[in-house]
Amino acid sequence: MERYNFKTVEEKWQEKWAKLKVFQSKIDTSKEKFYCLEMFPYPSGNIHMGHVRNYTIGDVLSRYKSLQGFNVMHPMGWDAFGMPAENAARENNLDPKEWTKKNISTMKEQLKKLGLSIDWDREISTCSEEYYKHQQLFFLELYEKGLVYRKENYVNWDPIDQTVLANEQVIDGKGWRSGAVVERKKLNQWFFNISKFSQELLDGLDDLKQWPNKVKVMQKNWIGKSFGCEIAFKTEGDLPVKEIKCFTTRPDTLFGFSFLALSVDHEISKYFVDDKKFQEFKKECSRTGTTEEAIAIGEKIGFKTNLVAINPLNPSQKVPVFFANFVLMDYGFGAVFGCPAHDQRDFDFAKKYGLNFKTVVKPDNEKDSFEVKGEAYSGPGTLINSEFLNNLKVPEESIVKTIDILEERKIGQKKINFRLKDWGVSRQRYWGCPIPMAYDEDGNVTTIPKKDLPVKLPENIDLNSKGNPLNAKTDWKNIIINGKKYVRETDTLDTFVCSSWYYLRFCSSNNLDYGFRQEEVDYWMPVDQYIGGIEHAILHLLYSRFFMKALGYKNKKFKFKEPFEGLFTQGMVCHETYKDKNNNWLSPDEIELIGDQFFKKGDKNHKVKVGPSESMSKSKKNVIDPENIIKSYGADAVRLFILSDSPPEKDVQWSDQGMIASYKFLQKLWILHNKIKEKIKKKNDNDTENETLEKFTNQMINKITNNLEGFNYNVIVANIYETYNFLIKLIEKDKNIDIKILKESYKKILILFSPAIPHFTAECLDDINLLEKIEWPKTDKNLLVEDRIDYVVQINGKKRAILNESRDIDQNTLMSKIKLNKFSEKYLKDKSINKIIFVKNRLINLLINE
RNA sequence: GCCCUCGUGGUGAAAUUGGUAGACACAAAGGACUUAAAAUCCUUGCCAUUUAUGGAGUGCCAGUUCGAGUCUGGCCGAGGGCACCA
Repeated sequence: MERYNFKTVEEKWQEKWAKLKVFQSKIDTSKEKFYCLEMFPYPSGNIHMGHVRNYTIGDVLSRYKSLQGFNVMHPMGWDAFGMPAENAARENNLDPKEWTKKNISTMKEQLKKLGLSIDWDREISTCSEEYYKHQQLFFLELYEKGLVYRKENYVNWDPIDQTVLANEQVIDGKGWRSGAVVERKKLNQWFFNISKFSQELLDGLDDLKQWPNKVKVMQKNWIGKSFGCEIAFKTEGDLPVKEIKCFTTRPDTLFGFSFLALSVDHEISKYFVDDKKFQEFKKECSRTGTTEEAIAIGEKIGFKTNLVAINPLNPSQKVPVFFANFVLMDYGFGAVFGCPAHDQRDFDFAKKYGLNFKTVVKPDNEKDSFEVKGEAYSGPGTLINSEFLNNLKVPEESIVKTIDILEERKIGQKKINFRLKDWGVSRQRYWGCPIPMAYDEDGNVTTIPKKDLPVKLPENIDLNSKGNPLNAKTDWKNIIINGKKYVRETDTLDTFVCSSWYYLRFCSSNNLDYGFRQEEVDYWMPVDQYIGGIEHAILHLLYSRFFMKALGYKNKKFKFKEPFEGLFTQGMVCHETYKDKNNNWLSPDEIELIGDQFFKKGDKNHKVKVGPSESMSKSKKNVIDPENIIKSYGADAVRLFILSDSPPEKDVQWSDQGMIASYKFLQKLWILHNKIKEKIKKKNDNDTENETLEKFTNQMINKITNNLEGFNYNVIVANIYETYNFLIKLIEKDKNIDIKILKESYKKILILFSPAIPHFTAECLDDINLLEKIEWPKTDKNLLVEDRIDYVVQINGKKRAILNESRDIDQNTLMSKIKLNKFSEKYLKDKSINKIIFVKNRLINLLINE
């Protein structure tokens, strides 16, 4: 017997699968379809362990589903536009297109070596004209539907990447990619009207039964629906301002009104353009507004105007109007009414500026004379000091009743507000999808005629020009449409636009005329299982949901409402971090273990500091290169390890020992295979044992099938080990096994293993000529029934013995067996049994007096 | 501050959904084979006197139940999301 040679075996099967186009998917209406999709990678150069985990999980599922008889589509593509290409190209004086192309071909080879069951015929790349020409058409389609518009707005400006960022791309006030503190800038931008779908996007979440709750909660919070009321406050003062509108969720606290606060960008600020003090204040706000510390401390500052606002429920009360740094322009009306007693922010502000306020809500356990001190009270209770509103229950009665009164008196109006803002899609970058728009000499917008699409990205670009390189490309920029001079839009689309519809493109990837063909989408969509990282919980997953709705808007094109029926978010791959004595990061192969202490490789005096295990990242150097690992241990071993240690939704620790163990296990499994092969060759004799194997196999079918259905992939690996432990003992026993049953059972077992270790199992099946008619085995319910049961005998709830008896025996029979057993002498002698709890085929609990 | 999730051996984790806690693996210790090492195989796993046998035991405290890792309430701790959203 030869050692198991993963290299030749894996290459052989990968070639075979490719040649026979085993994973090619075609519409077949006689079969139930299954669309399995993993988030497509950005072609950065090499695959990383995160990809290995993501794509292994998807591959296990795809293979399992096709063995079950589903018509599986499992495609792969490239999220190929984006900044890294542009940066890399600038640094190395390359063409972003060539750089991207090269990376794609490297990564494709690496993915192929994992033995993934991917239909490569459907491969797409978002940077190809073939792809983005359809995207430009969709852009125009949405424009015609009124879902795309251009406006001048404050935007998040990333000073390092020199581009605008969407709200979703700003994390802790910093750019998601560059980490630079984001600045506010006023620019003309293209927007997708995602907020039009706020309610729909919120409602749709309820239908997503196979999504993790966590993601749904995150999206729900991000959409941020709140129920309240808009109130118009009459104003008096030296400005031509008659009233100011505010949005509030707490109109019931109106009698606690103490001041009115405006955003510095509120339209009233136009009267202060020449006011130096106001301009200074505004500067101060934008400075403190963005830094993390400022937000954490939350210091409130204000600028008092000469206006006063009148309480609509109590016209004799007039309060000052301020500009304040904590009021956001893009939520509600950019103006709030301040009620310090019941809102902490308002409380802080009132305290700082010494404003008077009244307590209007009393907690239920407090006296009528209750007064807010020290901090605001925002909990439930009863309204006080509020004239005709007094005694209303807060919040169940108070809010609705107050709104009714305000509506009746035409002071206010019921209103629902969303936190979700429109999606700014303009990016001042070269390497992205051109926006098919142009401007005439007066700045009027026009669309590029559809016949002139795609608007191709120009080549030979000077990437070293300042700002957007497309802006400098005058021969591309200046065009003539219908004899009239125009200038092209030089911004490109946010790359999240590309990934918002790629799942549709896969249904028709080879169709040149359409982005997707209706009947193909009708067959394949929605994606049955989408698998990817939790980091896209809001960004990509929300945008994709929006895009689907936007495309279907006003023409009931789609039979389904949501693009991703099932979502699975896998955890990250982590590794310990290492630092040398100068606090520089070290990679795992720059260190060595001597005794129980890590040292810098080749330097026994240089101790290495071991840090916590963190998600693998280049910056911390705690990465393990999948290509090397596959080379050393083979794809099946890597797959087995990456599945084994933790549930797929949790983070997993990379462990060299664990990796080696998986590799060794396959060697052992190969030895076992050869022993079984020998057995199969022999003839049957009389002394055969078959029932145990048959039953065990059947139990495993049941276990592994259930674990696959529940995404308990780590348990499947345990099941594989369990099966090995069982088989090796069985085979090494001298007893002969019925050859027919051994063959049948072993074939089933190999099929059960195959989603995880496909090359190995294909080789084994082929080796014993059982590669024909491969399908997922079914559990035989009759075989699951055991004849003998381990009955747990408890005395006063404590386990005292286990009796192995026949199944379905009744309480009395079991009791008689118990009395014969030696332990009853010890526990039951001279004791009376007060009560017996008998659970059929499981346990018996005897309650006695101690 | 608000919201969500999770606390099980030295470690990663299982547990048929209320019924034998720790499957499976990693690490460690002891042993076998070996001149030796590696590899391989076996055993152990917290406390009590050694195989046997007891006892404690799933973050802490109560509760429901014949029986709780699992259900209920409170507390403590960890991780994640949002963060002046009125």
